[in-house]
Amino acid sequence: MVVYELTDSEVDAMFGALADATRRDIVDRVLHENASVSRLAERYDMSFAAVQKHVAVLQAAGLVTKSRQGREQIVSGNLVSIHHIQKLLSHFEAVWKQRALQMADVLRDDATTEAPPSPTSSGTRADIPHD
Amino acid sequence: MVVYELTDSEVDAMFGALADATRRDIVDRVLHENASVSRLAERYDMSFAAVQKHVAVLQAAGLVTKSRQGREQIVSGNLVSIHHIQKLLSHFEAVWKQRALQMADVLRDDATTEAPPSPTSSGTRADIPHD
DNA sequence: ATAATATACAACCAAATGGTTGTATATGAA
DNA sequence: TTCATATACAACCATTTGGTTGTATATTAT
Repeated sequence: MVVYELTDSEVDAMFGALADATRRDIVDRVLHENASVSRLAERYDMSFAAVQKHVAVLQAAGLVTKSRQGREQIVSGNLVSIHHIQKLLSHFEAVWKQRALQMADVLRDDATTEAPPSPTSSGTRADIPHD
Repeated sequence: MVVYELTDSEVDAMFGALADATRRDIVDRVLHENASVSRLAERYDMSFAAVQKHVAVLQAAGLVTKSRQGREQIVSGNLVSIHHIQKLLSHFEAVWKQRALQMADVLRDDATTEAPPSPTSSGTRADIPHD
């Protein structure tokens, strides 16, 4: 329901996991369709072990899950965590928009001496995103 | 307009920059109101140089900008890039939702032998997010 | 001119990251 | 049992990262 049950280090892990093109591609792939680790590995110009590590990073971040199926490990995408991050960024956006409104209202932006909250359009504060 | 004018390494930089709690906090702060580097540094339990480095990482990722104002460097948040990332994650979400629809349609998910696109609800494909 | 403030930047260090190769284990097929 | 496949995992290496301290430069105040 609420987004902010994530600890800092959990969020660190999520963003960190997405900070690599190979891993983003893996997420994209397994969101489209599940794939075994070796199937994934075929696609990239690096060792199997390297891909294995990437998957491990994604798994540790909770972005994908693995499940045994015969002698393969099937990797699948985890929407929930992706949704979490997206909401977090929505929060950033909301903050910015809120501020843009304030600037339009007050019509000055002196950096250090910026106006305190003083919501002219009161109650519009977009603090924390819920679902 | 279109989101995908970002190179892989640019996206790497953005996610990488957000993969640190201090830096996320800085972004949050400067989205609320601009602040000089030293003003930011006061808030964190680390050296000025460390905070300076964090700001540099954010700047390199395009998430914040700096502008001289007297003897201070004023840091401010950059919405555009944040919007970019958010859209990128929206794309991931869209892919997932699309797939969820397919699963609901086809009612099987054999991992390797998954059904090819075959959009029963044709034209609903949520490929690339535009603005 | 001198001092204080705000920043820049270099050098250094420990730990994490992204890659490699090599070896071991588990499962399925013959 | 034996062989091939899929994965796990350890050891190693170069580079990056997040922090430190120290020094230099630019701007404002006295």
